[in-house]
Parts: sequence; C-alpha cells; structure tokens
Amino acid sequence: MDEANELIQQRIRKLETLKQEGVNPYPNNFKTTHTSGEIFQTYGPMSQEELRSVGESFCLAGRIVAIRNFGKASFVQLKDRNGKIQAYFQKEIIGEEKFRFFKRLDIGDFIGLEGKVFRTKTGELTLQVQTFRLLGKSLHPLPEKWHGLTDIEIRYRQRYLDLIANPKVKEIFLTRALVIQRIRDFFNRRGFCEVETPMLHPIPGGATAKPFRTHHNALDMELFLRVAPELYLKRLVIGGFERIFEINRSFRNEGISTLHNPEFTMLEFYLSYATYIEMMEMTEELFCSMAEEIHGGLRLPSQGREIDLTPPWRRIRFKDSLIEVGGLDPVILKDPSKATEMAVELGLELKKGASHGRVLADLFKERVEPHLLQPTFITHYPTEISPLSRKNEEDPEVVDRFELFIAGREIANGFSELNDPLDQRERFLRQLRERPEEADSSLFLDEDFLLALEYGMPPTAGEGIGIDRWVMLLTDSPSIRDVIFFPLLRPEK
RNA sequence: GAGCCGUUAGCUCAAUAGGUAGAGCAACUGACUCUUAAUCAGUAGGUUGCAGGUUCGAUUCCUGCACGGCUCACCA
Repeated sequence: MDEANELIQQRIRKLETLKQEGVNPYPNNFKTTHTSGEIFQTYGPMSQEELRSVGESFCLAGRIVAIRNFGKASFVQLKDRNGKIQAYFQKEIIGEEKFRFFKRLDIGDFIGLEGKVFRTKTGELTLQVQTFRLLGKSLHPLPEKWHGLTDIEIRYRQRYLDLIANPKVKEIFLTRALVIQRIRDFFNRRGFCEVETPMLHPIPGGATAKPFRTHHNALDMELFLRVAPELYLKRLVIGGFERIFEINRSFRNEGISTLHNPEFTMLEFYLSYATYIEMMEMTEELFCSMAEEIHGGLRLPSQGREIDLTPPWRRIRFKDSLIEVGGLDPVILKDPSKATEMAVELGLELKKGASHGRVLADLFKERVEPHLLQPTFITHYPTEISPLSRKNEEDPEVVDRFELFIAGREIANGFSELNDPLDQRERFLRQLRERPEEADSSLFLDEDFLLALEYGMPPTAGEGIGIDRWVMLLTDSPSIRDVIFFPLLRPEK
C-alpha cells in the first residue's frame, strides 16, 4: 500500500472511523432490483408528469463517479454495469444523520440505494434517493473526470482504471465479447461442434513460429505452449468430427508490435468434404454478418480510411498480385535468382538458402500486403511455403490456399487440407532440410500426427482467423493492445 | 536487438540563456436544495522515473540505467 500518499491516508482514516462507528464498509447483503440501463429503457421516454405517477421505488448499486454538492442536497453520478444514472440526495428526504454520512462518501465508493424516478428541471432522469448504504469503500482517488486516463502505461497495467475512466474502452471489449458470441452462433447453426484441444504440446506444430517452452514436473517432460491448434484439430477430423471449430489462445515467442501480442486469439475451423473455395465464401458470410450485426453495416472506418466489406471480395493469385499490386517485374516469377536480386535491391534480408517461394513471400510482404486495404483473397500460394496445404490439381507448384487481407494486414489463412500422408511426410522433411537452423526450436517431425493421417483423413478444408485483428477492424483500434485486456508488458521494478 | 520520442502533485498538463517548481480536476475547510467539467472563498499536496557528472546553483546541460510509445528488425 502506498503509505506516503496523503489522499490515501485520509481515506483509510475514514474507513477506520466507519468501523469504529460499527458500520461495515464492505457488506454483501444488498440486493438490486434494477440497473441504470433498465431504468432508462423503461422510464427514459416518460414525461415528468408520467413519472410522477410511478409509485414504485428501485434498488440500484454502483460506483460513485461524480458528486456535485449543494449544501443541503447533492447530485451523484452512479455507474453500474450498463451505464450511469444520476441520483439526488436531499437532506430533507434522507434525514440529517444519513445525510451527514453521505457527505463522508468519496468518489470511487460503491453504494446501494433505493429511490424513485423523476426528471430534474434540466430534464435528466434521476433517482430521488430515499435510503442508501455504503457497499465498498475505495481508498484511491480515481483518474481525473474530464481528461480521463491517458497515460498508456497505466491504462495497460491498471486496465480496471482505464475501464472506469474511458467508456469507449469498455465498448471495445463488449464488441469483442459479441464477436465471440456471434462466431459461436454462426458455427453452431451450421452444425459445427466446438472443441478444445491441448495448449501444452510435446511437439509444437501447425505454424513455424518460435514456441514458448515449459516443463512438466511429474512427467519430467519438456512441453511447448501451442503456436497453433491445427494438428490436433485435424486429428479430430480424422476421428470423425467433420465440422469443428475452436476459439483458441495460441502463443508465439516472437516480437511484440501493434499487430502482435505473444498470446493471441484465433478461430480455427474445419469442414470436411469442402474446399478452400467454399471457405472463402463462408469467410465473407461470417465477416459480413458480424459487421452487419455488430457495426450495423459493411463500411468500416479504419484509421481515417474506409473499408468496404461488400461481397464478393477481390480474389487474386499470389503471383499475379506481385505484378499487379506490387508492380514487380514478371521475370522474378520464373527466375529465382532475379527474385533474390530484387529482394536484395529492396533491402530485404534473406535467409541463407531461401527457396524461390520464400523469396517471393518476402517480396509479397514488402510490396503487396501493405496495399491490400480492401478485403482481398490471395490464392495459389507457392507449395514450398505451405507445408500443410493440398497441392493444386493443375499446378503442383502451388496449393489450394488463400489468405485474407484487410487494411493491409493478414486476417485469415485457409486451405484445402493436405490429406495424403506420404506427401505430408515429404513436406515436413523438406521443411526440416530447408531450415536446419531452426530445427532446435520450432521444427520437429510430428510422427504422431503423421500416423493419424495414415489412417485416412477425409478431404477437408480448414481456416484460421485472427480474432484480435478482426476486433481491431471492427472497433477501429490502431493497436492490438487496445483489444486485449492485459497485453504483455515488462514487469515494473 | 537498433533508432527516435517520452517520464514533473492521485489524474491531465505548464515551467529555458541553468536561478526558490505552477494551473485545472481530485482532496481538505467553509458557503450554497435542480446540478451536468456546478459555482464561490480559502488550505494542503512535489526525492521533477532512478544513479552519477558538469556547475556557486540542474526539471532544464552531459552519461548510464529503468519503464513506456512509435518506427525498423525478428516473425504469420
């Protein structure tokens, strides 16, 4: 506890005085009958006259966020889970003793009150308090009422203060909750089953990110936090779950930026007897229905620009995008050394022995991705950078895969799943050969998964969607930290 | 990991040729029975992120460190 601070000392003294007087500052037996939102909904439209005939009184509870004193009366702003409501405390009504007690309350305290609705001279729906109780004493002053809390570090470290002081922040997280709910509805309605798969993996797989390591004591076993649930979800497909989804937390031990948090939320879903083409259609449906229901339309403001989600979304092949969007010389598609030259020219650092596909992917990231503002499916990715995707029937150099980009960022990644176990083994091995420097940390041969595949997997399409980034779009948030309650920060000293 | 920027009262911010650190809100005392950032009068509140250095004197100049932000790098 911050003992030095005088403001806190004052409040602790108040707390002690209350206790001495036999007042429990933290009772838990107050029952509410209504919330601020319910009061506004029912009585908001009523005139002063109509309100006068409402005999009922209401019990509400919440945190005091503002007090305006007038000698023998006071206005209080009470904040509860769905809004704020004004309460009017009058000495004449609540009695002298109770009014003195009221004067000792602080902004930040929780109170429960019983009162009747009326409308003030200025028209605000208000509760005329008949009686009230202290429900929870607060010992710290709240952030300033007008400017709110802007210190970004405090906003993240003490998110509860951010939520109290900045109403828009709470709205972002309510939107996030709604997104999750809509996703569940969407898939449940289509006969998908929600599943949960391990977060502790003996072998990290499903993506090539660096994993977090941990250790299980009883088994004396090294474990990794999952970088993706993909390989476990496919095991379930093999086991007969033809339609599944998981809303999952995954973990990647990499850099932190406005688009990356070490733990993040993904939606992954799998649909048997479908291909990546149907996945694209489903993705449009999912995003558009969410935008309609949550945002109320398909045009989203995005950092001063507008994103138009009206389907169908543009589809363009990976290689074509390099030329048409990236403005690169077509010769790089045919000639790997030219591609490498171009990458070097652009100042890209290439890994030793990077494959042609890898180099093209780097060029894509540099020259194409930032320009994909409106929703765009990039399809036909090079096989060598897509180890889990099914090869295209006409051209085995590319796979039946797409990635969705909106606002210059990857939002989703989907493909027809590779269900040929021998091909899958080859691809894994090739990956290991090409990136030996990473074999220690992120690439292992998952024999257990290959065994499962060898039993036979139905033709299936799967997709992963970055929920955090989608919520960023829906709420026009510039940083992923704005849509994650507690983003990872270095600990304070 | 690199570069740039930031860190002053509980909160939001001021303060330069280097010269006793200020305001609003919050708090405290008083006035006030319809306010909406209520108003009015008064009071108190500071190890200027931390540690060094230069100087008679450092919030200010220099060095290092800590934490944060942005950009880049790493990376889907």
